[in-house]
Amino acid sequence: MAKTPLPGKKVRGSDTGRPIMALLDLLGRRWCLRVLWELREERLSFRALQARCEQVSPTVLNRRLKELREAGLIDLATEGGYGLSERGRDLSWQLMPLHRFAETWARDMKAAPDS
Amino acid sequence: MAKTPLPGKKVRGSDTGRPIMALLDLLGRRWCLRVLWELREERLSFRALQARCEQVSPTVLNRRLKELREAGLIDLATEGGYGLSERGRDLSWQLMPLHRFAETWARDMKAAPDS
DNA sequence: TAAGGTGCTATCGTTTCGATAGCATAACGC
DNA sequence: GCGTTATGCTATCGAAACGATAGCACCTTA
Repeated sequence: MAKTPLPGKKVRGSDTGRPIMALLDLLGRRWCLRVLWELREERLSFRALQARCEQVSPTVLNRRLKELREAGLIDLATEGGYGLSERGRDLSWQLMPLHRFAETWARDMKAAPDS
Repeated sequence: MAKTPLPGKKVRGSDTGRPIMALLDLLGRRWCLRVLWELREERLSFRALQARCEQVSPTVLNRRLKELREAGLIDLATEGGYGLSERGRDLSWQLMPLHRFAETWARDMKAAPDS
């Protein structure tokens, strides 16, 4: 299994250890951004999270959750399941503007599909 | 070949057409975030871009570039190669904080690898 | 003790990615 | 003309990641 990209280590696509590269590798894996998005305002159990992500296969979901835990962005509590850590909440806030962007993007694409 | 995720259409992991879902699908593909990152302050030719991305295979790079063009985030000029469109620059600005986050993330991970 | 919840794993077929080689075109110097 | 160097891009094929399904071990609740 592929190793979790962490700052200071070689990651897929960069062996310099630059933090931004580790982050881009981590976030650029399937379902990763989506998981952070779904956890943005509430803790969710494994199965609830799976349901939110259109029944993503547990294999991949568990892999992403493991990576995100190793990256210190989420944690697993005995009560309430998975949720953002303090660090994860920071990141989540940085991603919030994406929602606004997506909305105007959608409007623009509708108005001018090829521009 | 997989279709480019666009707002208003079914995408991988969501068939509601919600713009944010299309965006998360698009950005969550390998090298996509990295490409936007490398183009953040200058236009780059196909091969220059490839070099910046640790010699990513032209197959995938071209696929990502095609998707990003269809999404209206980048464009290709006869002079200067690939660069961010106005919309792409907007998005790029939204992603800038990631760099700062990555740096503090790196410091935290170094101080407390498991927390 | 049976039912339903939890997190998680094994298997295996499909899709995506990655590495290499190469094509078509154009611009230059000679 | 010719050769060199650049451009964007494609074909092929093996490797890696993903996806769908079934099911396990554990706990709580009825």
